Amino acid sequence: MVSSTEEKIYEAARKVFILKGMDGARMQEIADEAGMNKALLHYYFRSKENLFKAVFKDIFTAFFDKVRFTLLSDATAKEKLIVFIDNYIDMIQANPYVPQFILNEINRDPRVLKSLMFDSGVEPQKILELFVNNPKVNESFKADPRHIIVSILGMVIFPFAARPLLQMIYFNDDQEAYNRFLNERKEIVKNMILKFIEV
Amino acid sequence: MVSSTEEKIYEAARKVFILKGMDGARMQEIADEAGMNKALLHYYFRSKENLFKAVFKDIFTAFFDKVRFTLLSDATAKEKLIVFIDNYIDMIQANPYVPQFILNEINRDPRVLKSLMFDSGVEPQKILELFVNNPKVNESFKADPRHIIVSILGMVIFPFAARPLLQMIYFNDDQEAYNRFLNERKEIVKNMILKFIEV
DNA sequence: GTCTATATGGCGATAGAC
DNA sequence: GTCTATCGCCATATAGAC
Repeated sequence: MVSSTEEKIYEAARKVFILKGMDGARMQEIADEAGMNKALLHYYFRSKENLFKAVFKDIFTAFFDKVRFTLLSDATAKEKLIVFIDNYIDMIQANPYVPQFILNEINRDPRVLKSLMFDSGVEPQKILELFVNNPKVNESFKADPRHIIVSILGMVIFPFAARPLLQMIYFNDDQEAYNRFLNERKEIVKNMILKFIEV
Repeated sequence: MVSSTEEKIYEAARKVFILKGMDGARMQEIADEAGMNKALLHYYFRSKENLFKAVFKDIFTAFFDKVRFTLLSDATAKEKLIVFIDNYIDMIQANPYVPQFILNEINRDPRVLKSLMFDSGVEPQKILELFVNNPKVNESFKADPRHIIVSILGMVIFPFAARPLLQMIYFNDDQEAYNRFLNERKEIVKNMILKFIEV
């Protein structure tokens, strides 16, 4: 696989930032991971903050679009939720550290979030309208549909974000057992949500 | 209110660490918050890491005990869950930044977690037994009861941990509206869980 | 473009006066 | 016990040779 120096830096930064966060990451560690000198990082990205923003923007946008895409399709509300839960868990299993990384950074510096929303042209009001005042959605849900989405996200993301703790106290630190537990969650979450929204 | 220098440091450290995390916090900022000089922090706690551990241990233990206490009572499984959800949301509303702080730190350095469990004398195996192989619990739940607990924790904690993002995209950054949303969650989560566990 | 060497600043930690 | 002054290190960032 051939990749430019800039791409190597970007990939290394992605790896390190996701694991250590903005505050915990070191430019030296990213340079080591990329197999080159520290100075090159500044040559291509000028500052640590720039590099971080480039990485965070892509990671955040990918996760965010996943949510948005599911909600924009013209499937029924129920179908949307099922597809969403399956896809989202698949995606997190492929990138298990990403949710905690995003949670950490949006709390560390919410300004980054605002500029991201602005740059990407996403209009919060539009997203809101996908739920509220949407007859197709409202007829399926008794509760404010935002509660449904937040419940799903919480049930799906939390077992990954709190893994070190949960694995230790509820699974005797057995990695394999915890992986099996994670695999079961698709069905659990789907059952829970469907049982709740069917009146 | 009178409080010793050591207590002032501890309280200031608690405030700053919860907001900035171990990596983001600065000893100078803690000193400012406590209204004294940086050197005093080292006089009383010797190092930043020591100070952090003192704070983290207490915060973690308080949250952890809350879970354990609810589970240890001899109420029925259903009663336990209801009390737990109410109490836990109350506690988080009083300390909204704590869950994200704990999540962040257990991922940053899981070793801290292990030494905490060791010091506190908590036996993970015992906690496990509160759920599995407990007839009183098993008769109430179809699913592995750990899925129930993880689902509750996720549904309760996530809206606080992801507040900056959720408030922006689903509530047009309206703080008051988001507070109302948080207040509604007790009933939502209880309904969801009860509907799921009643066969 | 890529490297070595170095500047610059900030942070944790300590020395020492009071 | 509490302060000021400062050490020593480490991290980001830059200068300059190749």
